[in-house]
Amino acid sequence: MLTIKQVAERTGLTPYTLRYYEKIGVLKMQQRKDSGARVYTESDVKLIQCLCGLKKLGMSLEEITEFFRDGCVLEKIEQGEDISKLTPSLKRRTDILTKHLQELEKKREELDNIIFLTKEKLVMYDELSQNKQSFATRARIV
Amino acid sequence: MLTIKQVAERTGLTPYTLRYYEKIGVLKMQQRKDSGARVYTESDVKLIQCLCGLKKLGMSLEEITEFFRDGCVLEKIEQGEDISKLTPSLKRRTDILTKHLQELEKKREELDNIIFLTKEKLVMYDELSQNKQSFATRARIV
DNA sequence: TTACAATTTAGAGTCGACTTGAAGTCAAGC
DNA sequence: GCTTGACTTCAAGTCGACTCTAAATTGTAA
Repeated sequence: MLTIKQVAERTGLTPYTLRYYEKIGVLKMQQRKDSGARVYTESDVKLIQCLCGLKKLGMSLEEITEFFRDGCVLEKIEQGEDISKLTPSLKRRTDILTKHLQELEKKREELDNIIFLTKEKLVMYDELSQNKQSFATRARIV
Repeated sequence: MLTIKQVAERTGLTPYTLRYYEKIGVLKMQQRKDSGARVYTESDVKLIQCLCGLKKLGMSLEEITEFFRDGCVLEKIEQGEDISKLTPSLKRRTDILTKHLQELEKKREELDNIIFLTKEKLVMYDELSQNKQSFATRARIV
């Protein structure tokens, strides 16, 4: 049983961020102390660490919310739940990851093109400053 | 001599955006009609089109402001200014582009890594849903 | 002449993902 | 009993890049 500060330290997030994630529905903590203070389990920490992993994959909090809609799958397996029962959850997650992967690969293509265009522009300015001022070059420079 | 609306049409920006760019100092238009309305030249349009090109390269408005600090180089060449006098301007621009290119290539490396990690995660969920639940796999799944 | 379109300005609103501030509650130590 | 520190909530502020609103002014056509 951990406090918000301990979870923040373990995950590299701040308590502010953890509360914010709960507010927008990415995390849904149910347990509270009598005082109202949040109580976290080791499962929660694992889930939050996975969340951080997904963030590093460039997923938005909206995508991540959808990804974790049905909570911590590993916890359910450990509690003896049959994997066949979890198949829909797992399928949804692979679907989200697949879709995200496609977006990433599209982004890479765009980035490759941008890099090509930047190099092209660089060549133009280089040529101009070396006085090789062909019309073709000058026409595209401002 | 063009109006803001005409320039917006030619460049694909909106009049709002053009005024905004002027407000934050990316563009510095000096000419005005007696009524106070902005007046744009063909040179201005070329510069704004180049600005849009730099945006497509992923440059921030801050970087672009610095890039265009000394206005329209082509215009100066057309007005007969010696290229040797423009060398500092051109060098500054190639420097900015080179720095930007380095950032882009770093971004591509990061993206490649993210794609690799996403594929890895995808494999883990796939294996789990196919019931090949090795400990190594389960340990990294939530 | 009056209506309408296009422009101007300052300032506010939008997005996502936090980040912080203010004010209040609660448990532990002196 | 009182202070300190950690927690709570709600609301507001931040960032970059727009996007829009409102109110005023100018230019043009019927």
